Amino acid sequence: MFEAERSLLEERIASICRAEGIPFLPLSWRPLPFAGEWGISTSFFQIAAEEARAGRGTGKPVPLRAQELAERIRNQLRGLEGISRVESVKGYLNIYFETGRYARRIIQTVLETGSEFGRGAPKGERVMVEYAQPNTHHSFHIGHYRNAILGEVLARLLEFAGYKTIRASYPGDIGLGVITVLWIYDKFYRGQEPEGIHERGQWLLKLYAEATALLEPKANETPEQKALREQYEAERREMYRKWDAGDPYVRDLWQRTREWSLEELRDILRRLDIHIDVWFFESEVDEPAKAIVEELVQRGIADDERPQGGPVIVRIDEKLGLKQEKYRTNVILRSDGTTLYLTKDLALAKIKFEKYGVDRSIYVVDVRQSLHLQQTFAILRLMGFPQAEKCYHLGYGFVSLPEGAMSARRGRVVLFMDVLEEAIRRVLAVESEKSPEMSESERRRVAEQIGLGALAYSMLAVDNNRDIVFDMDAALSFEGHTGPYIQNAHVRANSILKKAKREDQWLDDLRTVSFDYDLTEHEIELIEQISRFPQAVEQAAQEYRPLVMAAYAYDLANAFHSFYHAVPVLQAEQENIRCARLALVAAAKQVLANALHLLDIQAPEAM
RNA sequence: GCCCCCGUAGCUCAAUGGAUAGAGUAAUGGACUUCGAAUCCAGAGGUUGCGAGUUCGAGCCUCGCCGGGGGCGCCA
Repeated sequence: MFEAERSLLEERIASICRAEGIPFLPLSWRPLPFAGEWGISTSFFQIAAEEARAGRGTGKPVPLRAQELAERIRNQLRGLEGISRVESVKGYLNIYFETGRYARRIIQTVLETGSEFGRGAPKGERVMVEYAQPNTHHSFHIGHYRNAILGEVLARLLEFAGYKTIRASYPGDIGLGVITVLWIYDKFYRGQEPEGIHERGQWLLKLYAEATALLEPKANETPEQKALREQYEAERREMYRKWDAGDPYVRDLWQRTREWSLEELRDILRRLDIHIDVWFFESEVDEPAKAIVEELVQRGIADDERPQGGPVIVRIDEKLGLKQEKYRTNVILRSDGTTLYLTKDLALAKIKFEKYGVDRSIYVVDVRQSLHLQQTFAILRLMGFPQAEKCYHLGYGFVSLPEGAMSARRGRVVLFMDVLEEAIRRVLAVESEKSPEMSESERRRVAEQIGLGALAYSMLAVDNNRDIVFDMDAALSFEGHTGPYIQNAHVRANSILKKAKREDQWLDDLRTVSFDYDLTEHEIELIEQISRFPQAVEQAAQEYRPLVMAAYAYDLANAFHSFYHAVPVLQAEQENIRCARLALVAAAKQVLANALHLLDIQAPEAM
């Protein structure tokens, strides 16, 4: 927020160094680490170390010399506008802001720019985020949810940081798993169709688990059982063959049941406020994938072993000229002529680059697929796509259950809708005692916002690369380091403002608000947190880490809650202080809302 | 055999190479006649898995161990 001041300061220090014959290195600035005091600091260890290396040192230990330098600089930094004091401590140069002046600037900027506060300058790059890739003919479970919320928040962060952002979903709508469901449906459940979007989607998952049980070899099975199982297996293979050949009956069955899953997916995404721009389907990239195989063979990138009855492969390390194995060798076309996951991803990448003009491509995919994606990117490099350098796999740890990994095959999954229902139930139990005056429909609406807030935050507050063992009580906690904690700060801010508005039109007085009184440390802490928002946005986007924003939002809420308890606003005795604090509360509410929005968490007015 | 991730307070997790490693939670004590207690305040809780190295400075970088998880040519 204060880049201009910072670079001005840095220039002053650079010129002092020049005048004194001290080597100058670019300084790194950080916020003061002291609570309740606002300013920035830098250190002189690097310059002192540089002096020593260059043989121009004083022979003193680096820390001592750094302190000496800090003192010398401090002594010459006089008459800085907007700076209340400068101190040198342990090699650090601490610069304290004149709080009144900066507070006013921050608060006014926030109130004038509103929901735009923190938005980065346009970056001139088009980025596509691919996430929400559940398979059809299954049901959306809590692992899919982590993927969806992570991808969505990343997309929001990138967009807000200034990238042109395209959201892409890539459902797996074909494959052996899908065919398995078609087979059992056609064999035992033909014509049946449960009522309700989610009931239907979840029913397909049940069919899948049931089919898997029928098709799996069992220990000590009788000859009759074995024969039956093999017959089922033959039927399933036949169904896949028919699908591949475009058999109208199978295709129609596929289309219909596929739509059940997609309807459920669309409904869940709608509830999560996720709006996908581009839908890719695995079934649609099958043909382009086959074309790519031929292209790679033609260009000598792939080795064709079909004449020997084998597959088409790419010896990636060899083609890249690597001596150590890294990407290994991969099959891109089965010996029966069908494509694989990797092949389809190549085709999809080509479409992203060529049809959608994507400069930067992010894949939000389970970390277990890391090697496959690295192989994909490597082959894209071999193919000569410059964007391959800007393909990035945002891998995340998978979500498991206390009893072990989730398994669709065994039907051992935690469904997202079940968690959401439980979340709402729990919030309602709290709400009915906290907000008895709220209407029934309003209460239900807010309960969903709070429940989803808790769930989203529990996913986002853990770094991407960590696995999560899903624990219902932890995920749906409403106290402490949680989503509702942040939402509650927003609600409390709103509550003060609502009361204030009845009494006067403080908004009109905004231009005359000033912070020229003695601010409490709680106010300073809150203002400082507010001022950090733009940088948090930038950092989270650059590092592709929603966690950075999640942590920021908590810190901001924490500063607000403390302020709220310690500092009277409406009860402030002096009119000018009351006005300033109201403006501060309004700004805090705005930034809380902005941060929550980036986290795909609703900011309710009451809860 | 090779590669990737993780190891920090009892538990769950933070910490752009920088000042005294921080939160939540559990346990303890305190604050509702007050702008909403889904909150706040206080104390307690640590050999950052082990050992070297680089650096003025390492939880963070490098190497080696130990422990846990994941991946490795016709699954996705």
